[in-house]
Amino acid sequence: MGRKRFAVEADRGQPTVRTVAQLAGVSIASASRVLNGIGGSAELAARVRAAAEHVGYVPNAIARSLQAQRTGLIGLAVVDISNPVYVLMTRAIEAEIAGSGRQLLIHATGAHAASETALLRGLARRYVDGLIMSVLEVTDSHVQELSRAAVPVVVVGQMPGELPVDNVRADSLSGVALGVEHLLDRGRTRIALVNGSASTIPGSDREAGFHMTLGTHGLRAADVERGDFTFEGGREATRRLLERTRPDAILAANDLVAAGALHAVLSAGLRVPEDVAVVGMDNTAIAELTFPRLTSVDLGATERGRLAARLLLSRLDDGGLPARYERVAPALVVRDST
Amino acid sequence: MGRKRFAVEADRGQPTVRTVAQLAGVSIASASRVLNGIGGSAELAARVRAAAEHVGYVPNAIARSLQAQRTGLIGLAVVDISNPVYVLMTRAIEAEIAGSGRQLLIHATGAHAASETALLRGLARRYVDGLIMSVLEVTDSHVQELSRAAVPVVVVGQMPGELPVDNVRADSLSGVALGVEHLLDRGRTRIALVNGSASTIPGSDREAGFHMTLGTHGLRAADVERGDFTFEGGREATRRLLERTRPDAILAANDLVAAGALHAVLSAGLRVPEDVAVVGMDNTAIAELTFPRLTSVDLGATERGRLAARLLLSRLDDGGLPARYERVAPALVVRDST
DNA sequence: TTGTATGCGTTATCAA
DNA sequence: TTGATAACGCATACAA
Repeated sequence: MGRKRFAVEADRGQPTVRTVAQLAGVSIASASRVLNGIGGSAELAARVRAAAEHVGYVPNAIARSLQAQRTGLIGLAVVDISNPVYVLMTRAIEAEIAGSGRQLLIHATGAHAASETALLRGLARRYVDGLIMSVLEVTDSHVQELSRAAVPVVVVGQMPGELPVDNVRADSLSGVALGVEHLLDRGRTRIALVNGSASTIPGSDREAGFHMTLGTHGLRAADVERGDFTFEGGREATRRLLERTRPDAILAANDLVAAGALHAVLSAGLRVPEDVAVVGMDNTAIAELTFPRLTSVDLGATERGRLAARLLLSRLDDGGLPARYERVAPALVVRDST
Repeated sequence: MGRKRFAVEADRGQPTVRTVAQLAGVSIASASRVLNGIGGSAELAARVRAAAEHVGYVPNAIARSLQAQRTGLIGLAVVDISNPVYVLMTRAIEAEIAGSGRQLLIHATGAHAASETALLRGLARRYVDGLIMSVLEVTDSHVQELSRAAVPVVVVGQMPGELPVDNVRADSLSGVALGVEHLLDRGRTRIALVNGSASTIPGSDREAGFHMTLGTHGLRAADVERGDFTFEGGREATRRLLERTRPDAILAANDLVAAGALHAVLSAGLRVPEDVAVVGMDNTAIAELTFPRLTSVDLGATERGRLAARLLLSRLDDGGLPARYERVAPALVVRDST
């Protein structure tokens, strides 16, 4: 390759401690010390600082990280960047991380397991000191990569089995129960579920919780329709559902789906909440934004983010901790759609 | 053989190429070559691979980056993670970046100039090969940091003066004109502007374009109210506006603000679009999500993202390129709110 | 093909 | 206090 070319371009290249040291007429050790604010006589320090300023010295973080064996960076791998629930989680994580003097980097994986495992293999090769992964479903390849990850990982979401990995999860079942019981309180009896994909863990949990809660009250589901966890998915699923059923309430898998359901219901000329009540989940900004505003089950995204960050930070301090599992309780936020 | 010896050496810290080489009984150079898929006899390669597998070798990306003088990472600094317009931009950038075999890392700066310059000083110290910055307003400290950034930076958004930095910007003035003229076509004459902060460049541009376009058609603004660029800001600003004016159309600074305006208008018992037409800007997912759906001026967020990524990638190939300035044309997307 | 030795930029460890 | 030198883990000219 071009070592020679490198030398030629050296003028253009970024200045290093070596550059600064030579200009100041001191050793690189002294230059480094001054630049890090430790030691150095006043006169020498002044010379070094002047030299650094003169050449526009900027420390090379990569080299520093190699030496320090840490980067001061925390990674956050998030599935669906378009779902506002991750905004809540990110804000909470960011706040917690910032307090530790580290920086947060977000990586959108795009819901493909391949992309996520690639991230685990790639990013977690010590570019970051730790990783928070928010996943839809943990696959075998996830597990395999997690077990050999070079840095601590905290998983936000359900995991299969008892992996020795810090984990924070929502309580979908209780959340769904909260939503259903609120609708029952409002006198609704023909309650339908508009779910996301039932093949995901959140999806199957919601569906199980839905049937379970209704069963507890001696009722049956008015209907169930599935799409994905997006606005369009919710709207189309609700359209299909309305073609065959006329429920008096709809529980949606999340706020995006609920917004889609709302759209379909209103487009069908029905009134919300008079004809059909709608309940969302996640209590995101979307819930405030629709008209009428959405009653939504808060699954604790903010709290999950805060906990995940704390788990990671504590593990960075002490890698010998046992794996911890946290479950966050849901809460109902009543607005205008019920 | 000497397995015990190697096992003893292996169990302290993560395995390195040295660990693998010793276990395979080859030089670290040979191990490195095999691990990178270049050269090596079949027999030697097999031994190295087996050793790597056995110790669970994971290459240290930091060390590799230091040697290679590149990380393969592109940074994206985004102001407001809760504004869906950045989802559009991020997706476009991500797609373009992925094609170059690099990874995209997002950093939320939180609209504070201090945080952004800290990012420039910190992150751009070579943790990333290049940086795309989407800013609300470029300050002097931005300029200063930009000029000494260690890696190429592309700025998305308006910049003061003619900095030697690649830049992609929207055409707010034309965009506002598009929106206003659409409302005029719909027969509206009492048009109000619900703006974000007028002290930001996008804000002042929108306001200037608004008055200019109306003036061109011999009209005057029905009213102007300002908040910030959020949903709540839009809703509250519109409430204040409706207390003193009764416009027949509202142009909002972006889709979030438009959703807020929609909320305020509907809450006041007015019909949209019959009584008041509403136009948003950015053409984000929000525009599909409200009821009625929002007519919105597409300021080309996707195209801006794509262009920004291309500018950056081309500069990574050839750092000697002159600074380029791109301006993306707006387009109107008509939906149900007009 | 394989091994040796060097450098990437930094900080830490020693002597002086 | 200061300076020479050794790592950190990797990749690669160069020699064998």
